Amino acid sequence: MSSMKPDLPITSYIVLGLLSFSDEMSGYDIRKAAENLQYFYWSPAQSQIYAELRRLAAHKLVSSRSVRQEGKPDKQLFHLTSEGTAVFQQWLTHAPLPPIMLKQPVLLKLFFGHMADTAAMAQMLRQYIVDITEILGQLAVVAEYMGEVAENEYGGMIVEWSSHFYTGEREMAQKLLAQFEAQIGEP
Amino acid sequence: MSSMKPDLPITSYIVLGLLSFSDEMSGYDIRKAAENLQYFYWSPAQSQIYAELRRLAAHKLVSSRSVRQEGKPDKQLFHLTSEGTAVFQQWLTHAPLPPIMLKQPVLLKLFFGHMADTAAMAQMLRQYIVDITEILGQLAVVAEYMGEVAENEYGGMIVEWSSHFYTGEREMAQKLLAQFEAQIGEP
DNA sequence: ACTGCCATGTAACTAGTTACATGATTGG
DNA sequence: CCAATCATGTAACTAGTTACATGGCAGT
Repeated sequence: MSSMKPDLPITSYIVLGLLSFSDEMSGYDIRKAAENLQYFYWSPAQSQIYAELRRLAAHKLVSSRSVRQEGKPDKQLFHLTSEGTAVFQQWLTHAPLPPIMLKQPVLLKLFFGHMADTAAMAQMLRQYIVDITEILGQLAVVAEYMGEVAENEYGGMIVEWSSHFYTGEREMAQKLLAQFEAQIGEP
Repeated sequence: MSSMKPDLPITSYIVLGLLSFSDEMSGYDIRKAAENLQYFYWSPAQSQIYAELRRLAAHKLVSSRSVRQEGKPDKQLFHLTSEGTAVFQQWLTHAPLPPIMLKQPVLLKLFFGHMADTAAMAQMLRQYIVDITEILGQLAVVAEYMGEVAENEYGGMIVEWSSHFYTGEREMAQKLLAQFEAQIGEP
């Protein structure tokens, strides 16, 4: 009845969404959970999550209770209100899909490649291959986490899709690197 | 001798880099050129480019001259100073590679898929396939532009790499959609 | 002894956005 | 006549960052 639509940034929905996995979480818990998103969407800074939580509380989309603890600092546990759930589902199923966004620094630098020599570009590609390999390793760990959370129906698919992406990145880098190395070899 | 390192955001380097393709460009020109970056890195807003240009001028990395025009508003043409060129090349070849970043809204929503029904997720995938197909079409146009700029040695590779990425996205979406449709078909 | 985890929060900052304004010209 | 293009710029805003602070506990 009341409640004009708040029109929140995506980060808000991320927090609401993470809260939907269990009915009570601290800001700290949310932050940890958010780290898994970094491979296909990004992970907000800790301070941002607390700010988001304050905003959501102001909009009554989450509520909280304080828990005193011995030894550890007090914690505030948040949970979704029914309005929060409704707003989240509305976004999930009806909000227009924002455009995909990629920030691929290797392609950016390659775009300006006429200002550098091939050796430098080759070196960059080698570094990139190492970085991507590292990420692929981390993704395997995320896959395990996804398995643990029974709630997450699509976890497997998401990790598979992401892995496909990073594998593709590595392949393209390797292919281009081979070309560069051939070029350097015989000048 | 003077000049401590300015430590600029990437957007500054984008502007410097675009300026390296021809020796004089207006803010407007830069903006147009920057649009081609959106497929693999992002394209800053117009106001941001003018702000960037002011900053770079303050650092003496670009200089400008005013040109009066009849009928059209006056323009300011910018060009790289030798210091600007040096700073840019330094960044290009020696700056640490920032991590790749992906904001894939479909995967984000899928992650929270337990809060929606399969039909809604399927609909989202259909929309995504349409969007990606549109982008793939635009990329073909970019390919032509890349061909025109003789300076751009790696243009072909970049478009190929990007196309590979978007094609992969579409394939994954189609694959998952098929799964969903099979599920909906027999409940 | 030290590191890292738990747990929260603030302060200072910057990068970036949207929306608006101007105004003549060209093309359909 | 309308829309788009050229060309610049400002104002108001927001989302987001880094860095710091606190402090006890557990494990190596």
